[in-house]
Amino acid sequence: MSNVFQALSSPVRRKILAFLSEASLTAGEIAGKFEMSKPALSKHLSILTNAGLISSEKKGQFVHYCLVKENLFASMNDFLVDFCPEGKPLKVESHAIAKEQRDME
Amino acid sequence: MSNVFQALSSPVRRKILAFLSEASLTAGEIAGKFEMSKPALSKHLSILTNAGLISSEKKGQFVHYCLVKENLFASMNDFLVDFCPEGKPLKVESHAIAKEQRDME
DNA sequence: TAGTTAATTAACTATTTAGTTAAATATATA
DNA sequence: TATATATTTAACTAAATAGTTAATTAACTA
Repeated sequence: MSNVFQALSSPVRRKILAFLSEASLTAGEIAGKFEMSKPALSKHLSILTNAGLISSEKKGQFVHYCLVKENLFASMNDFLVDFCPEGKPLKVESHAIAKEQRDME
Repeated sequence: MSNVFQALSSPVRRKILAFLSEASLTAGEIAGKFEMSKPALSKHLSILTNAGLISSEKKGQFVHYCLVKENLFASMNDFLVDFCPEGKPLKVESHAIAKEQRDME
């Protein structure tokens, strides 16, 4: 859990996740989207991997990275659930989480 | 947004939020729950305040802090929504975010 | 085999973060 | 008024973070 929020605290890493939510990419392709060295990106990728938010597969000389969406959602859920009072579960749709929550008060 | 995840990246600060989700507390009461100096706690409180996750009100010599639950949920929602494909909105209940998301794949 | 490309690891540096103690501020009370 | 209490701010230090370049590893290709 701590790993996950630590991983999400970086704008660069959140941007990596956003890219991967659209398509799987190789390490080099990801690095190409940032103005930063490949080793720096590689470190970000390893932090996201340790948090369980992405996974990788080596194909030849390339390493393909993809988002592990279920872990992202499971982590956020595990965290948010503690803020939902008993008998008043989250019951939301799409963009509406915040609004519904506001209406609960 | 970056403020929020930065704020949430600390276990101490997440614990503060958890305490405040049960009841509003003064700065001193919060500090009493941690083995850490009051100035250290004060800094954590100001980080959470800047992120919009808590608010405070001075009553006499005490400062009462409370959770701003709607901002917590709104922030999480704004983030997660980008990972929900169009036409496949989040539609979840209570502990089920992760599971529902898994079933979508 | 030699050379090239993709990616990671190692070694290092600058900056940020998280804590400390001491000082300051503001309110309450004897 | 003087003193005590609650909280924050200031000044500082140790540790963690995020980046750099150079070196290494692994796989492809001429």
